[in-house]
Amino acid sequence: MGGLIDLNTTEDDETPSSLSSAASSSSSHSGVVTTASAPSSSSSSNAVCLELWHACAGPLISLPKKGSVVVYFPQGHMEQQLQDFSVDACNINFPFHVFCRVLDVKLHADEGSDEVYCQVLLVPESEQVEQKLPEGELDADGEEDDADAVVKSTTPHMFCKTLTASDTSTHGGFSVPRRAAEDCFPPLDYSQQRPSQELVAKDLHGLEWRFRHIYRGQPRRHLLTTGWSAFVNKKKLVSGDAVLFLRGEDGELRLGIRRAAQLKSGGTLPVPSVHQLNPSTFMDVINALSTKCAFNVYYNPRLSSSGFIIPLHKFLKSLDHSYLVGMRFRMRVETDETTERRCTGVIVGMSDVDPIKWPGSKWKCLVVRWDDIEGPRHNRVSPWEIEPSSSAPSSNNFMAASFKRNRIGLPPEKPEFPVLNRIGRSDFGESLRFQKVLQGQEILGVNTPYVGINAQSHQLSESRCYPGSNCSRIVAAGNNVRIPQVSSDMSCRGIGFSESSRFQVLQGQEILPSQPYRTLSANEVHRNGCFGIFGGSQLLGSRNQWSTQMLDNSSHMHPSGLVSSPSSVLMFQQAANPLSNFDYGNKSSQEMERKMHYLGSYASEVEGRKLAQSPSYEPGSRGQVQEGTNSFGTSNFHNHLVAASSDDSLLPLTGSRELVSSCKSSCRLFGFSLTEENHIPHEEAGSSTITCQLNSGPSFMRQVGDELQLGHSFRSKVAGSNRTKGVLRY
Amino acid sequence: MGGLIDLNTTEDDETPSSLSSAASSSSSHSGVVTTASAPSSSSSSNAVCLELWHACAGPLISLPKKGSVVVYFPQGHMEQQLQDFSVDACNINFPFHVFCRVLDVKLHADEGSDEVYCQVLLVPESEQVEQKLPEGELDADGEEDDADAVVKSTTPHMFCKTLTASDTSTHGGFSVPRRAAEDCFPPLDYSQQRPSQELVAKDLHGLEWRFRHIYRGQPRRHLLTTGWSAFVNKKKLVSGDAVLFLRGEDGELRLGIRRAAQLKSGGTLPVPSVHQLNPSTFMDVINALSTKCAFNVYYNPRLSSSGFIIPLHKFLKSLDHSYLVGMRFRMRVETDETTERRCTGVIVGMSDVDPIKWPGSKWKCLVVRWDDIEGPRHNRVSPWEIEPSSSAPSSNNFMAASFKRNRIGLPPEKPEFPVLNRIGRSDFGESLRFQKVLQGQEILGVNTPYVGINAQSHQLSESRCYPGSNCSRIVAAGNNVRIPQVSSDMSCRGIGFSESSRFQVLQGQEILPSQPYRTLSANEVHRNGCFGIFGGSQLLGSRNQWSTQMLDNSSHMHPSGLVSSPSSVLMFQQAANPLSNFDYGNKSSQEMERKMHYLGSYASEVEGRKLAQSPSYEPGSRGQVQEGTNSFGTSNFHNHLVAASSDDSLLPLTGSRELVSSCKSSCRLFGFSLTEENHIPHEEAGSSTITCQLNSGPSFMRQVGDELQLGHSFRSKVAGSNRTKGVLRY
DNA sequence: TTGTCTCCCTCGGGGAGACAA
DNA sequence: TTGTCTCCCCGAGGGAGACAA
Repeated sequence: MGGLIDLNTTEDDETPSSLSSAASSSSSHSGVVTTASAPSSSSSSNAVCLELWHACAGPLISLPKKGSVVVYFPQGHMEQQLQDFSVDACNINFPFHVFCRVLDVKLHADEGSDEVYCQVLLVPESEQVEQKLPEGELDADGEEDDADAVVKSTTPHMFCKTLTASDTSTHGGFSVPRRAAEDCFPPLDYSQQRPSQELVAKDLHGLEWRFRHIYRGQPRRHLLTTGWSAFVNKKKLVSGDAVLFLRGEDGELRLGIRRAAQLKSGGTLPVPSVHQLNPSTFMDVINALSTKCAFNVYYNPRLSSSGFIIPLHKFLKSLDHSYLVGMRFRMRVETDETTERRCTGVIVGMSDVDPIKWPGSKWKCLVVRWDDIEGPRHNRVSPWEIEPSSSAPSSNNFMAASFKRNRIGLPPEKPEFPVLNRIGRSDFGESLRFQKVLQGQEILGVNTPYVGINAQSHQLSESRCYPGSNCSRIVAAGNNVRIPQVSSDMSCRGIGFSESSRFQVLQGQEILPSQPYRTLSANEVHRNGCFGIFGGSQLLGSRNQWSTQMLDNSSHMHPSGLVSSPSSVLMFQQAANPLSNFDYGNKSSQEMERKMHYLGSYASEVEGRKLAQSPSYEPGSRGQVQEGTNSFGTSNFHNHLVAASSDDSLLPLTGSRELVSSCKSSCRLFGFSLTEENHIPHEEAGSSTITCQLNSGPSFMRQVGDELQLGHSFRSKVAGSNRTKGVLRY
Repeated sequence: MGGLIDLNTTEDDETPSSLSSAASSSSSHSGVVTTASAPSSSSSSNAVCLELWHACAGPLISLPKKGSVVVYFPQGHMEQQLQDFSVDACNINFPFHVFCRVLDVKLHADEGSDEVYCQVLLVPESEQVEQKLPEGELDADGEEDDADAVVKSTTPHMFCKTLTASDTSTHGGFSVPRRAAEDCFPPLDYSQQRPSQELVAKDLHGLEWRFRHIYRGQPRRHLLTTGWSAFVNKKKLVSGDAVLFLRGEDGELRLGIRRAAQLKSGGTLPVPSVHQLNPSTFMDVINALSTKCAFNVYYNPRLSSSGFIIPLHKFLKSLDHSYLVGMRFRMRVETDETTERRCTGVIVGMSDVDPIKWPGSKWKCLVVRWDDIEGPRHNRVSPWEIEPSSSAPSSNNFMAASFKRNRIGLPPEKPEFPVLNRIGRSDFGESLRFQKVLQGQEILGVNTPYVGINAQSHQLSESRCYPGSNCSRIVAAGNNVRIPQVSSDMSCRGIGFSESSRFQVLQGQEILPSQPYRTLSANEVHRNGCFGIFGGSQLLGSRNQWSTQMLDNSSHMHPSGLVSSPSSVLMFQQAANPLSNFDYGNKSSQEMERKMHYLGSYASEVEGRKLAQSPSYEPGSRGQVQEGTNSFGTSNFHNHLVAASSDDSLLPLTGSRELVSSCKSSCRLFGFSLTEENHIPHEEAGSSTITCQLNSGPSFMRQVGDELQLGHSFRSKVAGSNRTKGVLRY
């Protein structure tokens, strides 16, 4: 047998014997980083080996690409890291999702647990995201991202073994699978009686661990003996956890851990406690969102089975689909063996995860039942997590329809009516690009699953949708769409549509099968309503003819007599006719009143805090708050909502209303003049920062809020697939 | 040998075997608390056994008595717990010391280290502390406080042993001193071959520890064997640490730890990190001081060799003495064996610990040299920590004089001149009580050691003291004395007085021995100036004759020609003649200007933050800040300072000055009307909440600030003496 | 091929008296 | 009286092949 190797001391209370040389960043060791795209902060001790990190993170992580646009879900963030914080306490209406640009991604590993997590520096996107994207970027986003490619291209010799009871027992060491040993470890001199060598492997933190690698036993096998139990003890490994050896191209051995999926509750934190969200930091996030400042988000891509940061394309893709009760779907899940597996299931309900705090959010709004009992533990998914099966939905009383966005279904034809278009492009040569975008808009009043869902539970007794019923949410889609949103208090009602719903039929092509029926031209909606035409005073000043056009048009477009569009257009009418009398229901108006008050509070909190520091917020002074920061558009929405209602029951808004009605000469709300014509944005639609200032009823707003920011429907590959293709698993 | 006892498991990674029954507060265990004055929050798990706590805390702790008045030193607090925080960053002038009422005292022990610490709930005293104190309270304060008495009266059988190498070795147990075992442990059946029993002792947290107590060996001795090493490991005891056994009257055994005096640097924190001061909490403290709200202070009475909370009497007593370079003193220190010892030394210098952040503070201003090489490590003490020896100071070029306050030296004679006394008492029947207080005032311009000290280094070239030289500090003595204070930038100059100093002779009776010379009648000063007569508009409106009286009087009172009083009175003159031209030195005035600006900043920060939330703070709007919160009196001081100076070089104060001079009708500064006569307090001096609004030069102010709150000179016993008298030590 | 078992051996450390300060 | 030492013994656990899945 070879010379006795210098192994770890038996004193297992010590750090690895090589601690002195390995305390800092991995990149500080020569020849360690094998990929060019190592984390940027090489000076930080938190920087970890990129490929090792990815190997530990597993195949299903969704690591946003630097520079890409993602969708950030504050609700999911809170849910994972801030369970016990009451969002109600702060009277703030959070956006459901925010489009953000990824400024930076840093990979970390928790010092204590070796759990990988990442730090994503996000900055809210202030412009219309899709239009800003260079041609093709969206498609590129759909591709495997570059980091993955790098990892894949350099995928080293690597293996991952889930620890057995013997591996973690106090007696004996770690049994190395033969192929793994041969693949990853330096070859032994098999001529010897008991060939052995010392292995040195660095963990995520760069700490070196030394093991005696011996080939012995009858039959022969590879074992790690001395040093192994120290590692197990130090890392607190138990059987079921997995270790991961990785040999870089330089021959450097690296060593990672994938802990067994600990039951989330009571388990380790998703991120180290220092980076755990707390009310204060969450307020900072909210603050950053409102001021469009960059903010850091930490999360564990492994534990976050439903990441709250998802690629834009994934989100947009989810908008392509209708998600209906009874619909079958597939979803990729990480199994215990860390191999990816496809689970299938059926949507059995749709409801708010948190009807109190986040009414109307899409976050995990789908209640699902898995086909396999071994399926994921959770029975809630977000739409973007699943892929609807092409098969017909399981038998229902009602046929669930999948209203696919149709790339070719919408010829870039001329609008059927002249559009008072002061902002939108008139260049129809750009229709192809437009169409892409408009395919999202196309859903307006038509293709929103949530409309259908909501309709199930909305207790409407007449053909009008009561706008005040639950009109409170502001949706900041890319910080650009500013709209109230229905806060649905529905719960899962199982399968079956209420007869009062007038949206159901609109939900799929199965009912209007393969008929690219002339829906409300998304182009028109887009260019007229959603990209700036209703800016500021125009809404108040000039009564444009748009609403009636919409009404007529959509009525026309739905010859089936389905009332979704009329309902939507009704809202539009309210919006465009802000001073028209609208018949508020009693209870509804009261609630609306309250919620509109919230809007004011929110605006004052966010903006006032940052800009004016004015503790007492008077409606009449709102206009003096600095311009250009109406990130969530509360101001304009507020404006219009106020303007839209002549109902005197809106007492808390009296000030605002008076403002609107009386301060005609110089009143401003959050920097937007209510009276000056020249403040109407004249930019073209694509770059307008004031978009979709429509005011309408909740149902419509719901639609707009959720669906306005639609991209074209590409079939993106799911991020992160095949990431650990080179990993042998045992 | 008796039945085998059920000892701890060998698994020393476990908590004590009785963990289940001992997780919470000690008072939740039946019959544990033996004293009536157990910590109030018995529900808190932090409540610990009072006597055990005291035993662990050692003999020299200074635990403030609930309800008593103490002096709180923010500087000391920061120094101990917030070393790395730059106080400069916040542009705040902290008070050097604040008189506070102790609302509550809670005893705690750190979960991790068992280190004792206490939580003191303080509320700044808003009134003239001494006058508020009931007759005799000060004396009572000087007595051993009640808690001590309780502990003493119930002092149980107790012993404390410093652990030897054998005690902490892995081989064998703990050798119990014979007397200790016989005194504290239940008797053994010595008829047996190897008598043994199981001992159960609760630690500070109420956790039970089980030990096998055996009497064996040749010669026989008492040993703790099984269970002992688990305890050592769990508590991370090393030889040098001490354990402490205590048998209560109910026979309950308790077990405490006194760790070896860890070198403060790099050692454990003085309090658990959760209670460690941080910039934020320190700002909370400052905030509480300014708003007179109660605030919690945590400190370790063992580690705090120089406590930043000291009893009032101790502080006042320190004012009785003059502390001069060369003076010998004694100080009680806790030796390694935790027995108290008296160290002697000599004052070798006086200088600011931190001339940048805390210029002029008394905190550890004395640089000392210890007689014994084994003396305390630190070479700085605060005046109140030491007792000047009665012996003459060691040989100097100059004789250091101790100007003892003379209880009987000041007959309560009638003032020599009619006093414009609208507030002060005219009842000279109360002179005795007055005299007590006035003995503090007596020091005005005469007996302030710091004046003498400062004078050593003040480079005065003419007989006038430049008020701008270092006039910046606000001293909040009991939150009531509002005065600037000389911030001395002197450093230790060794022994010897500058010839330019005109204070030196005033420093002691040795030079003017036993001559109760007619100093400025403190009564007069008191009743005229210091207890409210200069409130608000009076200063501005009516040019009172006080200043000249003072000048004349003090000149007259010091026939020796010593210029201290003239100097002081000079300041007075500036104050009382606010519009008179004063000859500012160039550099001095600039510095004064800057510092006065700080005063403004401070006022605006503290008050503005709390009340107005106004980010931009305009001088002209200061008056609108809410009334009644001028805790540190910055406003009035500021006022008067402004009013006192007609020098146009005070540019930053232009606004205020204009305010003062022009807004005669309704201007207020921090709630104090500058113009309305009826806002002058008419209460009698003793209860006035607005005291000493004199404006004067820095030297005088310094005196007033440091010395105004003087009580009579009693000889108080040092708190906490003999606390562990009943403890056997080995 | 590799998970588990059992055997063997080492070593740390608890417990005892010896011995000496 | 008590601190330290050495001896003894036990149990944890590392390391080996046996054996079987």
